[in-house]
Amino acid sequence: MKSETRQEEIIRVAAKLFKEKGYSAVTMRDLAKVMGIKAASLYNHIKSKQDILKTIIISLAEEFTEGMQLIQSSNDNCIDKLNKIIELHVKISSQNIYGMASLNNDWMHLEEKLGYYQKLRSDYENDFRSILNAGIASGEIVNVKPDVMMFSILTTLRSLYIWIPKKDDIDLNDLTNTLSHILINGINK
Amino acid sequence: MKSETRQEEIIRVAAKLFKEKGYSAVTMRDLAKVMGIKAASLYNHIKSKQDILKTIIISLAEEFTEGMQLIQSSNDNCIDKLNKIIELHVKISSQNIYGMASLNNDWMHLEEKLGYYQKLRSDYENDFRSILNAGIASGEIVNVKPDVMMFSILTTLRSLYIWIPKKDDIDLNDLTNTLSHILINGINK
DNA sequence: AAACGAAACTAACAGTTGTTAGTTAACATG
DNA sequence: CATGTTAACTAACAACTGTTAGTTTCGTTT
Repeated sequence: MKSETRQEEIIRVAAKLFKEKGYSAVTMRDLAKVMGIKAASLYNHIKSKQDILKTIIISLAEEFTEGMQLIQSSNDNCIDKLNKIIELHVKISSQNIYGMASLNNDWMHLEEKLGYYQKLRSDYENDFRSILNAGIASGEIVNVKPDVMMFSILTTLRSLYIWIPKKDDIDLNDLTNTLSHILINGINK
Repeated sequence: MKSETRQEEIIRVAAKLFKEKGYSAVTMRDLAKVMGIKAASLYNHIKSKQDILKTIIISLAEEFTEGMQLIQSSNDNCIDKLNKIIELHVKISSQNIYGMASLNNDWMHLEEKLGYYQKLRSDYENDFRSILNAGIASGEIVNVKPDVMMFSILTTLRSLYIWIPKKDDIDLNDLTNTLSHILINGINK
């Protein structure tokens, strides 16, 4: 278990603050105060405020991209792929509660890396869409507006970072299974 | 059709900017520039930046509260109530695309009205939860973790403001029906 | 014509913003 | 012991923040 560098600590604390108030509302002096140092001292470890945000968001986005590539290139059927996507989101979200808030809410402040982020996101959504379309074609899932299906499922998964922390002592396997059931079979008896 | 006051116009434009960049990242000079006037002139029409946010969020939150009260006091069964909730969200969200972004992302900057907003929101969620619990008790819907069910449905509905504008020429009745089908019956064939 | 109100303006404020430069103290390495 | 590195510090910057005060412009009402 190699311990956290000071830089990693700053980024972790920043992500927490970004989640609570949003990127723009967090000042370098806020961040410094929580770290117990002066704002100027932060710059011994990080390049800029921008760069903290970039690090948080891009690393997460790439993690999702890699996970999706693995899933899509497998030989699973549609439902199994969807279950793996749910599992992927539960895993990454539960391990990056704070970072997920920036990914969802502060991506528009990325500046130079904005285009790259947007490409990753649209690639991800295209992969998702093609899984659904394959499922419709094979008769595995119902044929009703894949766009709405994707919006509904993906929105739920993207918001896990809000919901997970509200439940303490949550079992992640349990959550994955429950989500899988609800998202795929609905709530009707 | 009574036309918009200058104050209402400012609030509408502000909501649009808040959606694009978030409340904290929008300056009064940004807002003034879009309005075609100087920042100081805004104060002939509005009290403060804070007050713009408060107006946007509280009026929307109250609209949801009123809608929910009507639904909950009806004699409908659980599924019908859920369908009315879906309809409520589609209606309010489609009519307040920009304001919904503030409601979802900038409520933490409300300051004095924060407590009131949080009360409205938790009342709304409690009503939602009790509808689900009644549905489980009566055997209308499946008995799997109402909290996860609520999270999934409510998250999807709360994010409609992101998704609706991406689709032009969308039929709102159509959307309501499709959402109802997907959220209640799932996607499994 | 005179007075009024609405809505714009200019100028300025006090505080905050991200960031840089230069310095110092503690500690590890030669 | 001397040296170098790390990570903190103080001081300062230029730009930007929300907001106020006081003034001007102009169409409407008396």
